[in-house]
Amino acid sequence: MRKIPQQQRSKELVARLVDATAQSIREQGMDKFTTHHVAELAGVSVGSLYQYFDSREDLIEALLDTVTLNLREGLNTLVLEKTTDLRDMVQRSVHFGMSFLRADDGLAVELVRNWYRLPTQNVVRLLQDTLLDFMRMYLLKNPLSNNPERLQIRSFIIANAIVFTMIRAISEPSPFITDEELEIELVEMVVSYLRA
Amino acid sequence: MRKIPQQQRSKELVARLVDATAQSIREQGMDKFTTHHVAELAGVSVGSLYQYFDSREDLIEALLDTVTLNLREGLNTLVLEKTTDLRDMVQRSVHFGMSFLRADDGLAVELVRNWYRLPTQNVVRLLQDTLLDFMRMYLLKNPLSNNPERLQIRSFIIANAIVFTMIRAISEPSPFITDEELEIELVEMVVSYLRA
DNA sequence: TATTAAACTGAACGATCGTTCGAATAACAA
DNA sequence: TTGTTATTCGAACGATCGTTCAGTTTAATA
Repeated sequence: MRKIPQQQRSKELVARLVDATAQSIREQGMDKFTTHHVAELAGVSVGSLYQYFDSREDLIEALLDTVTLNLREGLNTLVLEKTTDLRDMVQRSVHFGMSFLRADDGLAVELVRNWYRLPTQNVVRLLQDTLLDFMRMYLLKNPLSNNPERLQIRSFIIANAIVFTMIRAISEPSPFITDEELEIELVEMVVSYLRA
Repeated sequence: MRKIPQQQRSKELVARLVDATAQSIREQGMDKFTTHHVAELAGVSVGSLYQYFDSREDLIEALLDTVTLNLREGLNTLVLEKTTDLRDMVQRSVHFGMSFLRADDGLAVELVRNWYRLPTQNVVRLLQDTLLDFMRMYLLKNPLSNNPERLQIRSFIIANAIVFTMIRAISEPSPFITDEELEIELVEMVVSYLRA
């Protein structure tokens, strides 16, 4: 961010610009996301945009920060719902993931689709760390036959398998799976994997 | 393809252009892939390119056709190696997938990363159909407790979980998993899922 | 060899888009 | 009110890139 907004109106403008960024990406996709379009959506000129954001990428980063915040909050409330049943825990997690992807008219879907060309490291790390904590916490109470060294690998696999399979299913033009079915199957896969 | 190459040199040119397309995408990624660059790599002018390809997208489609062909051949030889052991079958499939992604200096990786903005339907369908056949064939000999109706859903989940987890692992800047470890864990996940 | 068709060339066009900057306007302070 | 600072504006710049086309070169044909 190039200049720090001081007056009330400019602070609101910054918020509006981030909102417009979300709206643009949501409705037109990352490829058609332009600074001109964002400025138009926010009802200001491009010049104003560049007063508070260094670049197009800077806008996206700001959006990702808010998304990360959302995700963190969601995960926190998820962690609070403690349970000792593995399947129950997995079920909640999977359902949370699906809800998160479905929220905001699929904004997150478009962001995940473009993971490899966005600064998504923070989001990914947050997700994996939470999952790792989840698994560690559970294993403390219910020692399975799992090799603790493999926890990191397994959380990586599970997180990516879940998220990207959901993304693919959601992106299907003529869906042959309902969200519920998908969730059930994903839970089945994860639970049987962890019990193996 | 706008004009059909008749002389030998123009046929070679078309082949060279597809090769150059692969090279460009491999080395610079989809985002920096330009017609000018492809023409330069092929050692011709942009004008010549447009004699045989209608558009930039047409080039990519041609490349995807060759990739699909490669994949089909690989899958065919894979299917030939018959086995009655589920784990063995899955292990071969997973290993084949990893090899395919690692081949050609990661060309397939870059293509899969961009699945949602490429005409990848053929490739995806081929992959899923093969996997579905695989599973049906196996279930004929070894009736599991699986619900046959769920075969399609499960093959979708397994295919996507495997491919995208591999892509994510390969794309990791500082890999914390070896290819072998990843394959082992993926096999574990799939096998336990199918036996559940 | 002369004629015709195929292949190739590359400068140029037009559209898009990120970014800049000097001028205009609004808020604030003295 | 007057000077100062913050904010906004939007035309314009420059770079990129897909695509075209009139002209040239090369190969096939008669």
